[in-house]
Amino acid sequence: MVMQRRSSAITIKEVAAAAKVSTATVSRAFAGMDCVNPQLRQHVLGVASSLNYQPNRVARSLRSRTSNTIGLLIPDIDNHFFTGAVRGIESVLNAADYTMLLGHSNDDPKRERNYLSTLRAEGVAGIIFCPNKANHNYYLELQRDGLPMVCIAREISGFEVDTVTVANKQGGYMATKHLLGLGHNRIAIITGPQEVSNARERLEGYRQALQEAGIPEIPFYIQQADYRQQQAHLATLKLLDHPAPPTAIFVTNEVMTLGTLEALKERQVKIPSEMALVGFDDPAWMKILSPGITVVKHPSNRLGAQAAELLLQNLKKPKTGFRQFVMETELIIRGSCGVISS
Amino acid sequence: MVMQRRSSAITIKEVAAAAKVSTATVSRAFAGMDCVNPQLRQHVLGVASSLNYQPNRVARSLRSRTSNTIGLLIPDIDNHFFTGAVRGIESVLNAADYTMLLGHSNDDPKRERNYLSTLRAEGVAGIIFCPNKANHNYYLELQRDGLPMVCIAREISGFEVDTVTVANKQGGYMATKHLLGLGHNRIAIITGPQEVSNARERLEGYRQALQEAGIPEIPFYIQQADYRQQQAHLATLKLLDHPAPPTAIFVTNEVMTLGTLEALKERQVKIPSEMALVGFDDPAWMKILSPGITVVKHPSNRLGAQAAELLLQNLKKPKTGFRQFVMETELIIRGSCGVISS
DNA sequence: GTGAAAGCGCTAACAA
DNA sequence: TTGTTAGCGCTTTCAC
Repeated sequence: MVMQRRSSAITIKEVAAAAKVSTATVSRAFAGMDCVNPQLRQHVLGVASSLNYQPNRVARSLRSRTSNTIGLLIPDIDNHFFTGAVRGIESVLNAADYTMLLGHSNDDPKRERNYLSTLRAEGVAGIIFCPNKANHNYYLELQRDGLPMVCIAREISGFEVDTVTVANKQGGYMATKHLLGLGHNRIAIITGPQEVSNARERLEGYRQALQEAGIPEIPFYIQQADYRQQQAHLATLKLLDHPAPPTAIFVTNEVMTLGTLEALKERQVKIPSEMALVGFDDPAWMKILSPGITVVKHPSNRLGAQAAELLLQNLKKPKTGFRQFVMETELIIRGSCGVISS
Repeated sequence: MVMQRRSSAITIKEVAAAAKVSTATVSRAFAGMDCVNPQLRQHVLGVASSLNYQPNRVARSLRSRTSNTIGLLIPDIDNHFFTGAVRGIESVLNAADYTMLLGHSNDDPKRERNYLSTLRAEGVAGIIFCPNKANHNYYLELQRDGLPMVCIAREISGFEVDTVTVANKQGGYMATKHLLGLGHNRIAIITGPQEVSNARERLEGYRQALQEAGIPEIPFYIQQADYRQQQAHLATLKLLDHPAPPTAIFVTNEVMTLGTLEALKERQVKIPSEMALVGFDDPAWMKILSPGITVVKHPSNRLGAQAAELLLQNLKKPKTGFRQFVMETELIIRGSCGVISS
């Protein structure tokens, strides 16, 4: 394979020569070390900028065994929640002069592992990712190696790491409580995969609300799905076909809400008169439907920013213990449950 | 700033020692060079894998002046079109053992330039991006430096580079023609920023369709916007407030369609009876509205894949001239123009 | 406060 | 076919 070779950029050597100092001094000037004479520093920086010099990050990374790149791994780039998190992460990282290396795994453990190993080989300073139970052991290995990491959105038991999640249980609770408050007592839920912590927690919230209201759980109303559109579509159809269909459905993520809406439309079920609906997550399209969809909103941006900040802190000082942040959720009431006709 | 130092991973030296060969042989075995004895290669690879060796990409990149990372810069990560392209790019890149470094610029030239310069300092093998007129000179500089690149979605005049775009004019033409065919003759368009080629082309398609139909252009019906939600919202309101409002609106991207729908909902304008609508780009939510939105669909996935393939080719052989690919668009007819009641 | 020199892990001449 | 050796551009001891 013939590789193209780029015309070489300006190096530290040339800057040193032009400024009549050693490369060490140039390096120090750029690192902002205070052991270098302020005047000299100005001079060096001036020469460097006039030469259009930009330190080679690859060389720096090799020598110093650190880099300004962090790895980011998300399960789904088409999920508003994750792109929101990416934005939050990126804004913090950018401000700190870090770059991110982004991959998405489609929640496929093999792909994820692959990516993780590549990221490590790339010498990233740390990683932010959404853990998958199947790779638990690999995470531990990376952790033992001292790779700084922060997990977002999910947690897996037995893996002690800095984590930023969402108040999922609270969200599930609020959604269900809201429906109960409107008089619904046949409330179904379409859950995510139960090996994922946030899916379990959202379900827990639902259960707690029902229990507090003294409403017995109907197993059939708890439809297990996988956070994807198609299974939610199917689950909705099943619910509709039941002899005693629910009067309300709580769909536990954005993409599945699409599937449920699709099924409802297909069967011409009116919202909210024939079916009330609460979603989870709040992409822009939720409010332009008629009626707008009532949702549990979680601050993906802030979650991402928080995760990035945690990671940056981890890069600076050796870790002691691990921290867990939980972002609050919020119920955005629109017309899909019959309160407001919008 | 105290940087954390990772416990060093296995290096080529240790593999060489364990396999009782030189580092060069290990390197060659990994590079798949056929000058190495097949048996020896097997042996080396075996030892390496038993040691859990993974070549350090940073060192490789520094030494060989090439890398397996490519940079990707998009204007908006919340735009379905770009995330689709990212997926397409990533799948091709992954298969070729490349990683991508993703940034998004918010279409801010300064941020874009910043990113570009970081990517270069990171030693990426090439870049895929969506060019912005304001950075024209910088692109030329990068090109002169020999950095392989491919542009997607837009083109800027005077910048000769491999490009993959969409048949925007055709799309605009089809959309307008479709509306004309249904008897509409007061058709408005909400355009993107005219300094962006695809926005100009979509408008051209609209114009051509009107012209062919012998319908004179009404300047007020051509609302200039910026591809963002808010301006589309405003533009829609303006159109509605006009003494002779249009009977149909062609909104030229996904995000603006959201803005238009929002405005229409706010004013309680019925689709399609009081206003017909055609959008551009086809995220999942377009079809779950009632009625579903008729759109011009463009294959963002394939566009991305094509771009990635072009780039990979550029990495292999020195370039001669430049190539331009144009992906076909397709009209997806739903109920928003009054043909099908869905 | 500054410079000289070693070396990060790898690849690529050049030798053998 | 394989090994030896130099060096990619930078940071970082260790001298001065």
